[in-house]
Amino acid sequence: MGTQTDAPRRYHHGNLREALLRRAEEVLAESGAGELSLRGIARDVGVSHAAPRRHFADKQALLDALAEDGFGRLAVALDASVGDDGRPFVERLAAMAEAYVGFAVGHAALLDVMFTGKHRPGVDASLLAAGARAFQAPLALVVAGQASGDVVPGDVERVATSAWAAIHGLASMANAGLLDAEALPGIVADTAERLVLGLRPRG
Amino acid sequence: MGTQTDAPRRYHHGNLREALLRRAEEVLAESGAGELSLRGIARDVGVSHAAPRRHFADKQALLDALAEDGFGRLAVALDASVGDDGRPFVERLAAMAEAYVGFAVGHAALLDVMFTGKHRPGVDASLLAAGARAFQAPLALVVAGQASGDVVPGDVERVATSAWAAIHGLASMANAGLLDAEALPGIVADTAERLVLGLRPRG
DNA sequence: GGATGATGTTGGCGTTGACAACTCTGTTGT
DNA sequence: ACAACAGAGTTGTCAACGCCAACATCATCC
Repeated sequence: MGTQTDAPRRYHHGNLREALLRRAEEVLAESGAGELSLRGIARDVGVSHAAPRRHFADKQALLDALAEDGFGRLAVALDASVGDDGRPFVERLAAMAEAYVGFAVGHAALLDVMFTGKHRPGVDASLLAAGARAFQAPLALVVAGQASGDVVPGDVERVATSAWAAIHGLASMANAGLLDAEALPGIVADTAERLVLGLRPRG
Repeated sequence: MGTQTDAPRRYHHGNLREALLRRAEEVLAESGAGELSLRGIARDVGVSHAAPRRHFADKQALLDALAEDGFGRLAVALDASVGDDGRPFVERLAAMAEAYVGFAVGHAALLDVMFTGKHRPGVDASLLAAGARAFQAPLALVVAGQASGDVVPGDVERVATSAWAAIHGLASMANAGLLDAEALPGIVADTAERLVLGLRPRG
């Protein structure tokens, strides 16, 4: 269903860009990326089919904007989840894993948009930055873990990547419908636990 | 570029279904799923735009067929990689992880097709079966690991899922361009190694 | 050797993304 | 005050696509 108000249609919408993004994300959440059409959201917002072009050069530009926004919100969610430094490493990692997977299943289609075509030639720099920013959270967690002796020393980026892949994999598989939604929380907890064991310094 | 031969165009192609699938996969590999169009591959194969309809009810049906085929080849690759029971668990897991990630980066767009919409209502049963069949390999590996005492006991499916998510996550991230292609082999090896530690029975 | 069903073909409908040319409107400079 | 301007939206058009219906061709089996 559309979202346009019956308000007196002014010629200038006033905040079309934001309105389009909002509606686009609704469509994404309701019907998936396949159903998203520029003309469709233009209709829903109550504007002509060519109006979006003023704000997004092409469809991909809109998707990129959605992705960037998504990474921003993901970063916030991850930062919020991990809590302060005082908590034990195990707990912090479990909390962050839960937050990540939670975001993923809560915004399945958006996650797809976020993770497809980042390597596309000529991606917007701000999108890449937003992605990097989101991945700062797990990175910081690994740094803290190394400092507290909970994580094997070594190249932080590498350790963090390897570790976070486990969580991302869970998210990705859940997203694809391969994981029983009901069993998911338990599996996430299990994975986090085993991750801690795998990351522990030897000896 | 098209692929049609200049052979004497017979009215009946003879093996159109296979030809379409082959060409579709080429397009997938060369240009990604976004560029794949039924009319396009029909052209390339040298057949009218409506001919594919005789073999695939709609575009999704063709994608499903591609996915099913992909799962089949993935299963073969995984089965081949792990080697016989005699090899140490660590080696077998590392080999399989490498094979999985190798397949993923070697068929990035195909992997996307394989893992999107499996939970779509009304998916073909044979596609689901093919997917399950591919995931039989890691499952069997976990079973063997439990038998040899390398893997913590417990619900096989659950342990295997949690473990394989780590590998799938790597594949997914590499696929999305988040992992340096050059550093990838090392990261895969690292991850496999830490996975073994995490899976090891306690005590 | 003619009916029949599988396989391709032509033609067409509705939708989409992209583009060009035009119009409306708020601002700015004089 | 008001003309010029630039930003924002509009209409109109095009090529491509997915899907569908109606028709054509061919191979096979009584």
